[in-house]
Formats: sequence, C-alpha cells, structure tokens
Amino acid sequence: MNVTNPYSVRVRFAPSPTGYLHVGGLRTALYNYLFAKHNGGKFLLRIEDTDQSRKVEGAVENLIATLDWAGVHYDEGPNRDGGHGPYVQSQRLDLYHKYARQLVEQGNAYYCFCTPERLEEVRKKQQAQKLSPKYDGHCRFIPAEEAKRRRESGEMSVVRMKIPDGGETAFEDIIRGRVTIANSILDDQVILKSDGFPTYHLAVVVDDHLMEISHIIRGEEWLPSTPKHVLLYRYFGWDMPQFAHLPLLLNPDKSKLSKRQGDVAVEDYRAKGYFKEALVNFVAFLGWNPGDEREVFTMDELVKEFSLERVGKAGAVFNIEKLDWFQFQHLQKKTDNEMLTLLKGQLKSSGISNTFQDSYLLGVIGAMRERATFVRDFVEKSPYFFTPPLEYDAAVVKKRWKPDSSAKLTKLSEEFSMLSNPTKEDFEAALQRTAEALKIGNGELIHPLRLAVSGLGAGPGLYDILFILGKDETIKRIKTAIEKIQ
RNA sequence: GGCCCUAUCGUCUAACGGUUUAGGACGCAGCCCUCUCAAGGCUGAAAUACGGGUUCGAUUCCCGUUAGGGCUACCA
Repeated sequence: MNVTNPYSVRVRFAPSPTGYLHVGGLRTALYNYLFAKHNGGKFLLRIEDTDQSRKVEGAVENLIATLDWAGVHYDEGPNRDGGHGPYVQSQRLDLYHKYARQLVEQGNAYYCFCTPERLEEVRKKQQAQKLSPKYDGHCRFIPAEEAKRRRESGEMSVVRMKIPDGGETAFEDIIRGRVTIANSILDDQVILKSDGFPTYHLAVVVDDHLMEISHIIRGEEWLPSTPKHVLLYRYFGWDMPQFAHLPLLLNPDKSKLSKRQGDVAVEDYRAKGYFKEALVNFVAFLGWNPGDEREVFTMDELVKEFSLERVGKAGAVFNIEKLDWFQFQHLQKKTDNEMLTLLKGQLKSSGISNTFQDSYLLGVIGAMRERATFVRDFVEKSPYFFTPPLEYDAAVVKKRWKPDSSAKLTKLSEEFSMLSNPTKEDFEAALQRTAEALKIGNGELIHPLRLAVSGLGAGPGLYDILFILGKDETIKRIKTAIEKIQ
C-alpha cells in the first residue's frame, strides 16, 4: 500500500472529453484537488478518451480552460508533464495492449470472437428468461492455439477479463466502508475492444497504477464496477489504491443531475455571472462540511479544512437559491478595487461607454453593493447612475407623484441650486429646509424626488444617490421629470 | 428484473449512544430598523421514513420493510 504516507498522495480527475465540464465533474475535480493540496500531494488530470465515437472537437481544451477558470489547477496532465505521461489515454494504447496480453498469458483474460449480433441474441434470450444480461462464456475455453490462428486470419476479437466462478470480491471504501459483491453477478467484462482501444476498466487500472495514484476519488456511479478493478489489480499483483466514492449531485426531483432540469455546465454558470469563488464554495458544500457553522470559504480555506472523512454518503440536490446566496456573500467580500475592475468590465459588455471617473464608480459600488448579487445588477438595478431615466415606473408614479409634486420639486430644486459642492448632508439639510418651508413631511419630497432622479421607487438612500449624481445632474433630472411626468 | 448504495426540517447539513425541549444555513412568514429597496437584527413555522431488535438509554448500532438513486455496453 502506498497510501498512508501523506507525502505520497497522488490523485486524479479523469474526465472523458464529451463536451463541457459538468458541475458534478467540477465537484469531483475539486475534492481531488482539495485532498491533494491538503495533504501536500499531487493532483493530476487525465483525459479518458477511449471511446472514439464520443469524441468531441475542442472538448479537452474547453475542459482545461474551465478547470483553470475555477482555480482547480493540476500539477500533472496534458501540457504539464510530471514524468508519468502521456496523460491522454488515446496516446497510451501500446501500454494497454501490453497489459491485456499479459492477462491473457496469465490466464486471467481471453480472446472473444463473438459478434455483436450473437451477443445481442444472448442478451435477448436472457432477458426473456428474466436473467440478468451477462456474457455466457462462449469463448472462455478456446485453446490458445486456436485463438492465435483465428486472430492471425483476421477475425475480429476483443479481450475479456475472467471473473472467478465463485466467491465474492470486496473492498474498503473511505466513504462507504466495506462493499462486497458476489462474483457470480460480475460479467466477463470486455477490457480491450475490437478497435484496439481499451475499455474504461482496463485503462483506469493500468493508468492509476502507472501514474502511482494513491486514492481514487470518483463518483458513486463507479461503485458497482469497482470489484472488477479490484480483480484486475490482483491479477497484475499491484498494490491497491484507496477508494472513495462520492455521492451524486441531484436534480430537484432527486434524480442524477442532468440537463433538461437546469444548467449543468460550469460554463453556463460562468456565463450567468457567478463568481468562481461562489460556485466552488457552493459545490464544495454539496456533500461536505467543515463540522462547524462556517459556510463562506475561499479556496485556500477549503484546502485547509477539507477531509474525506467529512464527506457524506447521501446524494445532494443542486439548489440554486443557496448558490445565489453564496454568490451574494462572495460579492460582498470583494474589495472596492476588485469591484471597480469588475464594474468597468460590465459597463463595457453592457455597451455603456465609460465616461465616469473611478471615484464616481466607487460611489456607485458603495451605494449598490449590498443590493447586488451579480456584477450585472449594478447596471440592471441602478441604470440611472449611468444614463438619465428614460421613463418613470408607472406604478411608482401612481403612488408617489401627486398633483402638487411638480411645484414642490421646483421649490426644492431652487433650494439645491443655492448649494455649492453639496455633500450628502447638505442635500439632506436642504431638503429638510424646503419641507419645513412648505410645511410638509420630508416624505412628500423624498419619494417624488427619488422617482425624478432614478425613475424607480427602490434603491440606495436618496441622499447617497443625489451626492453621487451631483448637484447639476440632480437639478437637471428634476426639471426633466417635471416636464415628462403628468 | 438482478446487484450495489443511500435515508435528519422543502433544500444543504450538524449530532461520531447520554451534554438535545434535535443545532446552523438557504428559502419562507412576521417584527424591528427605515425615505424606498436591500443589508442587518430578532422571532416563527419546518425534520430524525416505518417496524422490529441490542442497550439502563437510541438520530446515532443490527435486521427487515418502504422509498429514492446508481449500475447492469466492444460508454465513461
């Protein structure tokens, strides 16, 4: 066992490049990464592209870019050699052939010449008899000489591993404890396909061994086939890595998280404006917790706290509301300077020409921050900071704009015009003076004024808005509003 | 169908036999704050699937039932 030494921790994320990075994949990658970093080990990325029919152009690049965006960086993998490459399975074919041959020679595997048609027939028969579909061992006892002859004559074949006739195979799972499966229900699994590519089962065992993987941390969907892998390790006489099968991520209806019930691609969430910090924090908490009541974590903090012992066994529903809360929390944690950069980027992508001073933008950030979950909220919830209101919210006009509002605002506007370089407090004092002079409550000025300068009925404190907008712009907007409303 | 895994508030979860009137968070409702909307504070509704054991004592251990999920390919 090469597992108990914390300095020899080597784990991997081994996706198949079928398009995009699934959020479940992100969590698996993240847990591997956190475990590696927490233990001072290495995190590898290995591309499992042994199914040629599922190959998607650009998928690998996309996968790597997305992991990189999320901050899940690999120590070894494609374009980052660590002496255990290549890290792409389609470039390791000779290795799989070699080990498949070894298994055949040892008598732990055999060539099978059954056609897909025959296999289909057998399967149908078994299903008709309500038996579980399983290879019937038709080619299991073909003599080596005959197999050799048939292969040399060009007959198509695959290699199947031999499952012991009786007994059971068990292994220890860090998350689930001891798992046992009767050999009788295991299939003589194909390990080398007729196209010369290995199946997952052979490739994963060979690679994990050659790459000196210490812990296999992967999704629960692999649990039932793990005994086959255990058997292969035994056939080869290799040390067994430790297994940790993660609970699945679920749809709101508790089925395995999938498309159709919402977005599953990490890039979808990125495109929607979620911070990597939020997505990573959220996904980390789907199946793991630090054992106390803290919830908002940075990547570094996660690395510090993470342990497989605190990973749960039950599937977790991917709950968007909670994600949004994490997003809000992480937005609040950003520094003003970070927000400034983000806001400038948002203005650009929103097509708003940035003619604003940094100090102005910083003012907007201060006023809007706790009202924003996404960066785009600054533009969407308070467009009036960037463009004068083009229209006025009808419901607010109805509620707040009285027949005499124009006259009152005109008076207020006059009061404002006497101010020089007004502070927030100056605006407030001026408004109070006007209200007193008019013998009305502040509210009769505040509400119509908010509507006049913002076009909306909700937002930051009015005096904050006025101060940010400035005296001239405020007066201008009051004038425009008086003309446009009614 | 067979096999495997799982089971605490609607959701994410804490509890590693007794400190529990089962704690926190999201969401929800109410109140406070208040120029609005947020934020914040306070309060509230809300869970150990069911049935048997083991034990002086079970959310916690065992068995069964039920439910859910996964797997059952020359896919991963």
